[in-house]
Amino acid sequence: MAILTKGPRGTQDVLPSQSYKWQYLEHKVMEIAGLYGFREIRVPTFEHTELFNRSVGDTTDVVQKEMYTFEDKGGRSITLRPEGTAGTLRSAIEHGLLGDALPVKAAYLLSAFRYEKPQAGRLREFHQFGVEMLGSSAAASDAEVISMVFHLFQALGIQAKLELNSIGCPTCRANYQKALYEHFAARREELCDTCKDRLERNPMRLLDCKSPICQQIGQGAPVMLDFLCEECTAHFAQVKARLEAMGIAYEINPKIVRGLDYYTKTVFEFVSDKIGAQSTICAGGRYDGLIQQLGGPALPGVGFAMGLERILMTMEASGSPFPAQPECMVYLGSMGDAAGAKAAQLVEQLRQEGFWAECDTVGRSVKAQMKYANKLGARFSAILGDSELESGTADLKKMDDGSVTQIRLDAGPDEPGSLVQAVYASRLDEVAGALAGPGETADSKNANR
RNA sequence: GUGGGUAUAGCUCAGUUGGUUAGAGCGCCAGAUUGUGGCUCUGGAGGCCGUCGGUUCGAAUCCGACUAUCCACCCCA
Repeated sequence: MAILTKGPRGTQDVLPSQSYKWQYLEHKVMEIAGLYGFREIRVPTFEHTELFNRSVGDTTDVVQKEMYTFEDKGGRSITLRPEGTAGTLRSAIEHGLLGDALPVKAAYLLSAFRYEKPQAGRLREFHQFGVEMLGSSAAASDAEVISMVFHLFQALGIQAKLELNSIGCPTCRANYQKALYEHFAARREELCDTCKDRLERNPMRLLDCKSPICQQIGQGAPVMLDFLCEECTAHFAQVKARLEAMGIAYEINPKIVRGLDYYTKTVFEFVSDKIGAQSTICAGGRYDGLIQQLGGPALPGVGFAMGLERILMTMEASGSPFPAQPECMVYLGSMGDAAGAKAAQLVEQLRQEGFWAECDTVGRSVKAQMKYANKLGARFSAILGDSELESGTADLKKMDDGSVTQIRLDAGPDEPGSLVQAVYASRLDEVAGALAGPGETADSKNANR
């Protein structure tokens, strides 16, 4: 029984009272992406498992233990996407987008799936907004992508620290890993158990270990930035110079080692201090070998993804402004069948004009209907009954001050005295009032929440 | 996968050292002039006290296991 009335572990419902926040966020990120020339791409929820093995990387935790993989009825191995880059690149290659003018810029909003143990800011189904810029190796592209995140966060009222690093190209990284290996191997026996394993598989992860011994051993460890080849050094310097020119503050964090294998050169994270341990709200970087690795042309790329749940958590913790929730304009109550039909007809006229309007559909008492109107936050209400039908008029009550305007029930929407015209007239008054006085606007009210 | 906390009404939570019919606030429904909301008052619905087992004359309360959830590690967005 309980299994029917409880969502699976690590999933989250967005309830009607909260969904406006998601709508706002989703709209905002795509709008700003558009200003930077990123156009939306929509890719499937599942892909061939092999795509993720090849791109995300066989040795990563994501591939090794977190993927939702299953065999479909045709015997294919299918995986629910654990991230958005792989599918986006696959799609770009498959449809020949990379034969067009470069760079190709694509943005996505999607759900992703990882079998992890849920905690604050970590879900099994989560949502990402991300961007990929394909076909440019220039540092200016890295900087542009980062600056987009920067400006997006400004627009959302989010404060986050930008941390930057370069993990080099495969050549310089190999040299670095060798040096790192030698450094740690000298004191191999003192390392914690997981790090003994890491030493063989991916020495760079050792730098991240929280164990005091490993941290201590890591003190004098070689730093990636010292091992960058000439080209990678120059590239990184250009990225930094561009960011400085754009007035974007950053901090070099040599410990940023992205968990997905495809990254090269620039890697970055935006970190929030407001949402607990899972504090990375946006992460990305360059992946110059990936497109070719997936069977596409030898083109570089750079991009990022942000976790929308974490973004929303940060916004709420920061008191970021959200737009006002939509309000019901008119509640039109009724008594009796004939009046109910008339109310439904008038309410429909308002909806045709783009207003949220409601009428009674459950046959409640007038009192209950008024309570419901109040609950909805309706700006106006009226009750239609026999006497209104007889006189052809009704009182339209403004809920916040109780003032009343008479409307004509038989007037067409365009005719004076009709319900639609009365609502429009009140709208005009509001606009005039807002222009005239320095009174509180909807925006300034929300800024304080 | 590893650790720690928690589990009582739709929500937030009380529930004395184990004691018989399980509580509050909010929310919901209905009344308080036979057709008018907000404030107030009255009444009502709604709980297998997470599940299973144990201790006991007696368990929401003590013990164990399981499950869920939260937080942290790990990992990552």
